[in-house]
Amino acid sequence: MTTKGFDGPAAKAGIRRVADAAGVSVSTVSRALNGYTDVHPATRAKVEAAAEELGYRPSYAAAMLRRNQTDTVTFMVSKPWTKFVDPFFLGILDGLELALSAQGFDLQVVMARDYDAEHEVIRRVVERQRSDALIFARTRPEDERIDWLEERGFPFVTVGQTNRNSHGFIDRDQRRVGIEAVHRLAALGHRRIAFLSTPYRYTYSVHGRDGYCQGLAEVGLPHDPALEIECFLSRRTGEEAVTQLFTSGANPTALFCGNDMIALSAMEGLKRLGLTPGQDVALIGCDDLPLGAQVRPALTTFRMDLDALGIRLGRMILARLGGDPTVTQEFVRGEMVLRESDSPMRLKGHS
Amino acid sequence: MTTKGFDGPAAKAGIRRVADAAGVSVSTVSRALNGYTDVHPATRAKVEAAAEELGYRPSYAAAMLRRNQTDTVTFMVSKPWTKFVDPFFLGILDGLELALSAQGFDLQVVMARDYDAEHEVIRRVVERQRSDALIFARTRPEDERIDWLEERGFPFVTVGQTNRNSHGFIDRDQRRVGIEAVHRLAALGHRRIAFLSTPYRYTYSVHGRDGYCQGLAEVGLPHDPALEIECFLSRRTGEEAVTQLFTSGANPTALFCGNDMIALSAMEGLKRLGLTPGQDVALIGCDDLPLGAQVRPALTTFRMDLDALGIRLGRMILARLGGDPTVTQEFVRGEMVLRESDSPMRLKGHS
DNA sequence: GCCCGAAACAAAAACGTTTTTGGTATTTCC
DNA sequence: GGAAATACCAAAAACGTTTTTGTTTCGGGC
Repeated sequence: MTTKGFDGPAAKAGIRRVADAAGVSVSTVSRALNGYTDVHPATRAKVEAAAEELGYRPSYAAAMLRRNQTDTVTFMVSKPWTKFVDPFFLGILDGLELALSAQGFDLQVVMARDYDAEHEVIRRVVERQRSDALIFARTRPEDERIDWLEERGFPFVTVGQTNRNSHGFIDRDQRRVGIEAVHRLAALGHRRIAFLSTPYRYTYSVHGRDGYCQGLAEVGLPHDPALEIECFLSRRTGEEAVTQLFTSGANPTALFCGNDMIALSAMEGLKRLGLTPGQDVALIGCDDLPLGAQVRPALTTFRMDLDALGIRLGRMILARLGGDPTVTQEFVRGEMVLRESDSPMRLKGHS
Repeated sequence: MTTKGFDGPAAKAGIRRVADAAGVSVSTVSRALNGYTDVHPATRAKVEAAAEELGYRPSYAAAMLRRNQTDTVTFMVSKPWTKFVDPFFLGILDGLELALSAQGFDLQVVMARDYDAEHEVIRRVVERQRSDALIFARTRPEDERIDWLEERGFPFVTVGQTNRNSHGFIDRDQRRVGIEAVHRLAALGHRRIAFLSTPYRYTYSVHGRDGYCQGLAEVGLPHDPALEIECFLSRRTGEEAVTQLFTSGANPTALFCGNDMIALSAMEGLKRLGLTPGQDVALIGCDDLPLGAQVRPALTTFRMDLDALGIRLGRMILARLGGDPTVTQEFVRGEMVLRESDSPMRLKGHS
């Protein structure tokens, strides 16, 4: 073994060899292959033939060094629960990869344990210039990562908003989700609608809460703080919330949960309290985990087209990299999928 | 904007600037920072101070070009079902990223629609030298991708085996899973145990089948081909299989399913036929989807520590890249998690 | 005092592209 | 017919490291 890295079988052909084979200069090969105009069609054909013949593939590293561009976009996946990746990211990844690879870009995935680690990883990626752009989610109202990136003008797009919103993003319209959920439950006769929120440190959570409050106001219900619980992302978070709600005497008849994980866990909690979810207490979740469709009662929830979200995300970042200076800010609407858990209010006094 | 790529704020410092600041030569900076021995401790300290001061980060591209190494490992995630990534890969990704980043390696993720596309993508990655090594799953007994990679000596590790097994891999012991599943069901009194397999084009499927057959033999049951169905990976695949089993008169009393997706879908099918899963028909799945724990009856299945698998995978590929020529072949054992769906044989004649 | 080896560093050659600059035919325009 | 523009291409400079090769200094053995 002569070098440390990987050497192909027959010392792969460089641009030099192609140039020799085609009988032109190195620069001409480069321009021919990169689609420049000032190269004679006949010459271009000759070059292409030679390149094909030799199985020439331009060295990624060399091009990267010279052009100062990596043709790579980095996607950061957050790990809210240890040892568990949110399916949310999966769906996005899929569409994203599709959009990027169509334009010859590669997708790099990085992960981090927590918020601080994320910041650290981002710093590494940017400073070592391993990537042209960055995409990340789980934004916060005051997000240091964004400050840091904007400060040095590094291209990025987020999934989710911040307070300033000075950057390009694509976000779910969580406010609308909150509004619709409340309207739905109110229409079914519920008057004590609890909100089991995802952590408020994330922007979308507070949007959800805004929607919840606005919905209550619109249907003429008071906002009872005792009905609002911030759930942190553990497996049993919904269970704990439900227990608290019913032992404190808040006694809701319906729950709007910030995500399906919370909702499913809340179902367990209800059962443990001797209540039948979808019977004694109505539930609406959010995110449409596959799990929710299987469970009894099947969970009414909001679905987002994550694949499309990923694709739009890819397009956005590519536009940004293409030099388009406009900061686009898009929203993806969650569509309510009605199943069984959102039941009408039962006509009797509370137990 | 002067260049096309990303330029830091104050034209980030190169090794040149560091050298000037430290009052030494460029090569000394390189050797000092890369931990070579022939540099005076005092000099090293000076260099490190200067580098720190200037916030120097070596250019990834330049190092890559010179060393002919990318410090990147590529993981290929397969998409067996369109628009749906197997959670199996998620778990692996997590551990893999951990192991790689600990050694300063980056993880690149690529995807492909189908087998042919995978081959194409692999070719691209290798030929453009964007990665030092490759990891992929869903191996087949005769796997062209492996032939291709071995032919050019490119480092790779697979999740799953082939017929030749000339390469390093890490695989689930699916044969044992099959054996244990059959033993369990037989011990519960079942004598007509069906096997709803994942597609046989994948090696692990045929191992599962081997285990199934061996298990049957060990408990003294005949192998009835009518009880064996190859399920392809669609959403309703288990449903169709179950329907076929019961309309053809094969009438099993227990189902061993190649994965949980099939098992869950089979549950639906049973219900549709008026049978109660876990009551009239016992079920055992494989993979421990989170869904399986929630559904009623809760699915008995096999769990693998995917996180650990990912970590071991990372270690393996790093050893390979470190020059260790031994091809390691490891197995990860699936541990049966007993829940509700594996019920005893009911003591009555078949309906 | 002289030679030799080791230690510490510097100079320069790579790595394989892209891009800039320049040069020579050929055409176009008056 | 001459100047200017155009079309095509080659030479060479850059990109920022790592690695190879050289050079200097110093100490020790004789």
